[in-house]
Amino acid sequence: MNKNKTLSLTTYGLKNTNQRKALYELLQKQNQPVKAEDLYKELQNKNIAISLSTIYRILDAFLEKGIVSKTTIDNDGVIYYEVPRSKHFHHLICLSCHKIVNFENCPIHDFEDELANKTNFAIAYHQLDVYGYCPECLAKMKEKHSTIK
Amino acid sequence: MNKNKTLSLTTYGLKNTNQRKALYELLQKQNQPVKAEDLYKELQNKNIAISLSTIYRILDAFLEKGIVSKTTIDNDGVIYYEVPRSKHFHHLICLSCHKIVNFENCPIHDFEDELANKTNFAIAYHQLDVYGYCPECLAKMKEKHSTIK
DNA sequence: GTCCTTGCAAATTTTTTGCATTTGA
DNA sequence: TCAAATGCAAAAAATTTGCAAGGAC
Repeated sequence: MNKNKTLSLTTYGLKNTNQRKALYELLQKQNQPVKAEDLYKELQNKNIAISLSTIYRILDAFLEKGIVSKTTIDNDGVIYYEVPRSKHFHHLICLSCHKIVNFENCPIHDFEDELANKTNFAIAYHQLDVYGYCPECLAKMKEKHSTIK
Repeated sequence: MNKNKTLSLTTYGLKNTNQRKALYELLQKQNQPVKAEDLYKELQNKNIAISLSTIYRILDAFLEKGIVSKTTIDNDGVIYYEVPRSKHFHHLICLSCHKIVNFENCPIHDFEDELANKTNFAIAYHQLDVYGYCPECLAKMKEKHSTIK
């Protein structure tokens, strides 16, 4: 019925190996960014043979094609991957308790067009994270302060 | 003339150790994000005794106080630190050749206010990175494509 | 004096690489 | 066929942690 069922990575100039197909499929299913290790475990659970280094290498290939994007969360040095979608989240992160709040309304789409015109880049996606102190931590700070006084 | 010359980390509730003072001073001088290792080397060159693990611990303390912010560049898993300033750069990164172009005009300041009102976070700073293909890589891709045809 | 901070070394975590083998086009 | 992709094991890179000693307040 639908030829897309047999998914073709060759469109991107990538060989259609079992490992790549499995990884591509798995990435499509995620509804949040995942790390290489997560993908490895999930594929192991499904008894799909793949090594972790292959996952890293495939992810690099996908990144170069824009099939996936990479992100960090709270900049902790761990890299997360996801399929870029028009509907996406950004993070608001507390500097004190490291709570992460997602927000969806993204203010920079128009800006991207402007940037594309200015730089002649073909823009694929972006990452935006905002840092600050959450209401709870702010309250704690105030409390502490007034006790000292 | 200026009391600020003797800088006081105690304002932030941090003990005023030599290592902290030296690191704080050094961070102030940077005009771009630096990694822990960079800071370590620079302090060694100045014959200031400090260990790398102490640098990481101090940076963590500074992060929690909002004295520094952390960033990744092209999400390569290395963490960079800088003193947040109102004038700051964001990155436009090529997915193919990993060229990094800075841009200064930041479109989200108004948005931050809105976000603060909505979430009651006290917002300190943000990170924005845009990914795409640079004009040169785009040209190469086109060339390749037409050769195949 | 007490609690916080530091140094050192070892451990952990994440990612990359070399090389022999396998596989898709 | 043959360049490209994979697996394995080892290495590299970045960051964290335990613990004993030192230092600020």
